[in-house]
Amino acid sequence: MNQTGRQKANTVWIELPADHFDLEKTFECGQCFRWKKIDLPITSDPASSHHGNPVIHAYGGIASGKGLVLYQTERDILMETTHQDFEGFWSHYFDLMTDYEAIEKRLGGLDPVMADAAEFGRGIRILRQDPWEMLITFILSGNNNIPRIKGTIEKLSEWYGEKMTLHEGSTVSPMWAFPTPSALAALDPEAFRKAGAGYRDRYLHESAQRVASGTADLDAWTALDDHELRKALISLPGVGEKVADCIMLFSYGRMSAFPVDTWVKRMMHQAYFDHEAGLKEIGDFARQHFGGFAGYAQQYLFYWIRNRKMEAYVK
DNA sequence: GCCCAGGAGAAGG
DNA sequence: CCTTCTCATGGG
Repeated sequence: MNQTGRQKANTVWIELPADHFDLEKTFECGQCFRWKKIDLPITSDPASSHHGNPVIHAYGGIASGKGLVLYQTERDILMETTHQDFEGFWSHYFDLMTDYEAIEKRLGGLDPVMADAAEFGRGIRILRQDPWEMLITFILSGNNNIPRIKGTIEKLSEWYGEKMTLHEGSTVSPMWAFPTPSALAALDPEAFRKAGAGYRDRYLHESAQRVASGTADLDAWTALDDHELRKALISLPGVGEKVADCIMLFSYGRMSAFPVDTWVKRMMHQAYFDHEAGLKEIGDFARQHFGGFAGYAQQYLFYWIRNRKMEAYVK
């Protein structure tokens, strides 16, 4: 790895093939809300001249208190981090051990709709995010829209999270880490409402208190099987079937989870049903049809219906 | 003004 | 088990 003069101590450039890792798709497919696109060109960006390939786009963000900037060229993903953080954290966070080509093949063999969706969404990776952050984020998501969810999360982070400088001299600096459980547990419901949480204020307040007090031990819940984990999550105020599925998929890596929201319901109905199917029927069908790959399938379908320019998909 | 947004919870069948 | 109603808030 090249060591340039302005590099921080102990950091290295990590270079990964981009054929199944697309930053824009991964960060904009609805599983996360806090990674931010950095406007190019970044004048002091060593990645631009480092490998000779122009940077297409760059993202910055914070996960579990660790800041990172990633760059995408036509062929590669680049990131500047320590070897220890890459091996011990980011590799797991970006699900780098999983063979997405095999997943695309497996899902694509099931039916032509999924074959198209998986090809269209090629490059999406399912992140393994902090369960606490996902809990708060998806409690907020109920009967809400994505721009407003982002706005509320951003306010909570700015007001109650730790300020961090990600990247000297870039437009992404500064950013704020997601607030800790104890920071949010100290708030009155009214504080959540000021951030735009609306009637979900008491759900956030009570769930934060349960996590901060240890009544709900999100880390220990990794030992539970899928059924027990879902039950534990649903015991928290503001968490129902759909939100529990999101937390299981986006932080606990439970790939049999299949969150059914209004968008996925619409997509599933167009592609797989000839009658008006309820949430439960759609979910049951999807988990049976996609099996252990249901979570990946859900993200391909969600990305498809949110980003593909066409009125409807006809069987 | 109406309708919708990555729904959950409560009430009443 | 099911269905229906309400919840706060901003944008189209």
